[in-house]
Amino acid sequence: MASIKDVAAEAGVSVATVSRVLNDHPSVSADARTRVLAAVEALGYRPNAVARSLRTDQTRTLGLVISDVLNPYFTHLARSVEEQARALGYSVIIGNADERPDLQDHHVRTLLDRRIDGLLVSPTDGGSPLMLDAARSGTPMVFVDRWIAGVDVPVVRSDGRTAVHDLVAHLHGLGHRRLAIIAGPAATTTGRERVEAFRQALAAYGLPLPDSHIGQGDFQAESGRRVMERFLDLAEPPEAVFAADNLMALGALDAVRVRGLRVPDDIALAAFDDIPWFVHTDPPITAIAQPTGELGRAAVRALVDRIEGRPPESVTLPARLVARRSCGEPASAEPRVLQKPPVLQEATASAEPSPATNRSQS
Amino acid sequence: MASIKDVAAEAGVSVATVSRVLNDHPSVSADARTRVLAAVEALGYRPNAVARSLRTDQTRTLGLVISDVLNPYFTHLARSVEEQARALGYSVIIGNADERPDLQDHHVRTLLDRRIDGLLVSPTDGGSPLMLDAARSGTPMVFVDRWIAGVDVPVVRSDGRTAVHDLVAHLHGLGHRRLAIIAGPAATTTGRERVEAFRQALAAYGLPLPDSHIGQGDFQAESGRRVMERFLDLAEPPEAVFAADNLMALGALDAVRVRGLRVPDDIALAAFDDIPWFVHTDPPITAIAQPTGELGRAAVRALVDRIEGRPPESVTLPARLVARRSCGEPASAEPRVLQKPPVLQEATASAEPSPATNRSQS
DNA sequence: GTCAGTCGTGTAAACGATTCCACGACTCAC
DNA sequence: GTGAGTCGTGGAATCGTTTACACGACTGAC
Repeated sequence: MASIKDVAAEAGVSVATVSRVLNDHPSVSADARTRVLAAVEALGYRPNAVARSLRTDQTRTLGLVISDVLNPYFTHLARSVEEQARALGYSVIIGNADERPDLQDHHVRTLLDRRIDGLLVSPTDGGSPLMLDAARSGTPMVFVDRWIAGVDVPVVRSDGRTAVHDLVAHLHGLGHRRLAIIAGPAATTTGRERVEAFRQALAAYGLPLPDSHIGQGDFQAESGRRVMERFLDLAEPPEAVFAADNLMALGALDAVRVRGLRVPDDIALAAFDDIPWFVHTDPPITAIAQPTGELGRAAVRALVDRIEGRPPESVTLPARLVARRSCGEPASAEPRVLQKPPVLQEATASAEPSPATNRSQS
Repeated sequence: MASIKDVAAEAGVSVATVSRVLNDHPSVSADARTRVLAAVEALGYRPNAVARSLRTDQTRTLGLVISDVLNPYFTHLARSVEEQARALGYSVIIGNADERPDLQDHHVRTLLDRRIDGLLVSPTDGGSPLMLDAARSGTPMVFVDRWIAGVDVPVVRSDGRTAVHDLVAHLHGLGHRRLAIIAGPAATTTGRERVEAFRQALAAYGLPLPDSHIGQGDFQAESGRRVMERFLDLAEPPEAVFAADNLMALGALDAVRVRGLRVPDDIALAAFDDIPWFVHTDPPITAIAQPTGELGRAAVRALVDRIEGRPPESVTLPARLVARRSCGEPASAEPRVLQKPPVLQEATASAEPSPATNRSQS
């Protein structure tokens, strides 16, 4: 593969001049510039990013470590991150932790070894020594969706409290009193927060949340199935179940179906994180929708601000309830979305709140 | 960040010795080794992968350019690719082409600039000059799922012909005679092949496939919706529609629903590519399932073989029909999968054909 | 005609690793 | 005791860039 030396020889100039042309440095004559460009063309030369990175100490690359690629929420997030990064001239390397702290560490280590310019993380746990070290030692870093307390890292996330309250109001309005939750891992902020928000909302209606109605899941489908089975085995099973993410909701739906029961007739179901498929499940599933695309874009903006020396901004955006039929309402049609079902709007992010609003600084 | 020089100074040896310890080269004394290891520990030293790559001319990184990350099929593929690559000591950088040739080229170029060791591609089109150049100039490359004719690059894919034949038999058995297809882009092999297989299978039953019953889609949901609308507007709409991928099936389902019609009562629907959500849609969707995980793993094995100087092997694995209720059968339960619904099995790939079988060399 | 300033260019030193080669200190066979 | 071989080590070149610095050729003011 042709190097800058070959180009220099072909153009009859020094490598310094070639480099200057490539980085369009002003002080190079028009003549030299055209000769270099011709040589570049002739040889099909492409600069070696590895060498360039070594010299300049920057890779123009962002690392993104997410908890689970198979979760459509994170896939969507990853896509918007890549899009925004590309717009700002950065590449993204994705590491999939699969909700496993050891895998998460593996990816963080690999990304750090590659000297990425900054790291976007949605932590799977409370923070390994490695991650804490990275944060404290000044690696540009931003948490997205989930975060770790006690480190000085901006957080871009959505606040589901209001939406969870709306959900409980919705369930209460439909006559459900015995409510249960399939929780995420307590080591994650989203795992804890969603339970907490649910508990507070229930309290506002004078409803209890006994321990038997808090099932411990791990954000994966299999755990949703397991917890739902336990709920159904109870002497007095819950009337409505709230799954803290979409995969556990899917598992829960499996469990209900295997028993030959029906949603919402036998048991109501709702989920955190709305995804296009929820419109088409049997029945369509009531969910809390995050402004996923905007979350990804805001996270990249914050990280790039940090990398380029501007003060990064923490961002919190609101989530909203999308009521469908899985909790029992004789729904007329798809709510809120009048023109087209969400599936197609998700792709263009037009259904999301406007970027300019709902910011809060921290 | 500490460099190898700092470690050498700390340990009181030369950088050469440090390097030897790091790459566990045999000729280094036990004493020197422990001193170096202690210094590495003390300084929290991690080798700079950028510098290492420049020197050794290898990055131990694979590029994966896929057509659309939002498509669960490709997400699953990407995950299995990363898993297998990690097992073989490689990292993976994913580029999402979003079915856009220009974006695909962008990613190929970026990956090449980074001097990845090899490229896994599921081409969005018939092959841009850039991609053809890369293939011909000897970049280790393997096509997965889709391929480009006329270049000497191994292909790892699945053959859906038998499954498509089974599908047509299934539809015919249910009494459907007017069949239609929502095709993928003719520029892709999968786009063409699926139409071709469908046409041949119809011919075997003496059924016609008029042009009005071939809708041109682009593998995205919106196109599925559009084509389905056209089908429904026909004087004599088809009785059954086969979507060439899962996203177009989703769009088609939208279109049917918006008209207030029902699947399968008013129109039957089947899709290429099975995904966990199809079990829970209303109705559950009949689909052709590829051995996605094994495809990803085989592709990585082939690419790494090529990179490390062994002769790479093209692989073709069979796809299979998974009949559900969307074509009209009064299905008793989930077919073939008796213990658990596919959603949980997908994650562990246990439902896939064994890796050892069904190979074909090319 | 001299001198200061500009402009375009080239030389060479980094960046952080790997690896070839040379060399000194041994061991061991004769 | 000498010579050959082994072993551990360090010096230095190298990978492909960027960039500080020096320098020669101009220009233009005095």
